[in-house]
Amino acid sequence: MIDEMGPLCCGKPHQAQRLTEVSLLIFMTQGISHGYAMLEKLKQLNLGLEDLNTSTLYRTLRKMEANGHIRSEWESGGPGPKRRVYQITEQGTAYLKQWIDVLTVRRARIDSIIEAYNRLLS
Amino acid sequence: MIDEMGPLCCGKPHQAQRLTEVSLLIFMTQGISHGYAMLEKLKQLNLGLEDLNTSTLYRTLRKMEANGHIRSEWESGGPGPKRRVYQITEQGTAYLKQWIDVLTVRRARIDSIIEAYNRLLS
DNA sequence: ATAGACTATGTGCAACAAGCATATAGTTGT
DNA sequence: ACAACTATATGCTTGTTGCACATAGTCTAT
Repeated sequence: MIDEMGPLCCGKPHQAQRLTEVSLLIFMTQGISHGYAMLEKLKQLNLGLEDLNTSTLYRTLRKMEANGHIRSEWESGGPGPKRRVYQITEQGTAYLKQWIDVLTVRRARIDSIIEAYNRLLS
Repeated sequence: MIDEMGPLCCGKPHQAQRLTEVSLLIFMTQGISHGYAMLEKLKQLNLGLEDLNTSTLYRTLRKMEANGHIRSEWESGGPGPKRRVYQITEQGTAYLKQWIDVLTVRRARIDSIIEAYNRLLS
């Protein structure tokens, strides 16, 4: 029962914490990149995206662009298949800042739950 | 933009972190109680369940029982409408312990994201 | 040349938690 | 009788995520 708990009834882990989105925003502040490269590099960082699947990655990227948080262009030339290269927007930078505040609240909430557990049991 | 960010596109906040379930398990280690009472008391604790709605509460309770983590009985007698009183099971106690481990991992993950943000920006 | 591996992006489907609205019904106070 | 309160529950919808699959260009070894 490693990493994440299964759902209430059956099947596979379900997270829906949107950490992929935040991690990608942080990643993109480091410069322009494309999906496949992110997939590879994110496996090395310890942001919990070691086993991020391609569906989630590409779908999240497309939605982020639809919301104006990132911008993309098809890379002209270069080796291999065409790449859609992404870049964070000003709007995206502001959005990321808000997300960090949300995560701070979320962490505090987890803290108080763990604390309550240790107070009452353990 | 207080508490939680809205979804990527539109509509209302979406969390799906299952903190309700864990909080309820912790709550139930303190003794037998029924749904409505939990709703009232959880508003006072600072576990982030201040505005937990009834649908989520009762549905979660029923699912938790279906999974054997809690057990219920209809309370005989007493004032007001009948109450379904809940009690945590042994299985539920073990499950809660596992959940705390999950939350510890989750917190560490949030930590490393916030840390990465501060390292690269801020 | 061609088969297979690798690079690269994407869609269809299903699972599932959570919110809003609504349903139901007993009890208490005026 | 009527409203307010206590108490539990379901229907519908939204939105994230995972798994499987689709598509297509490029590179390498035989």
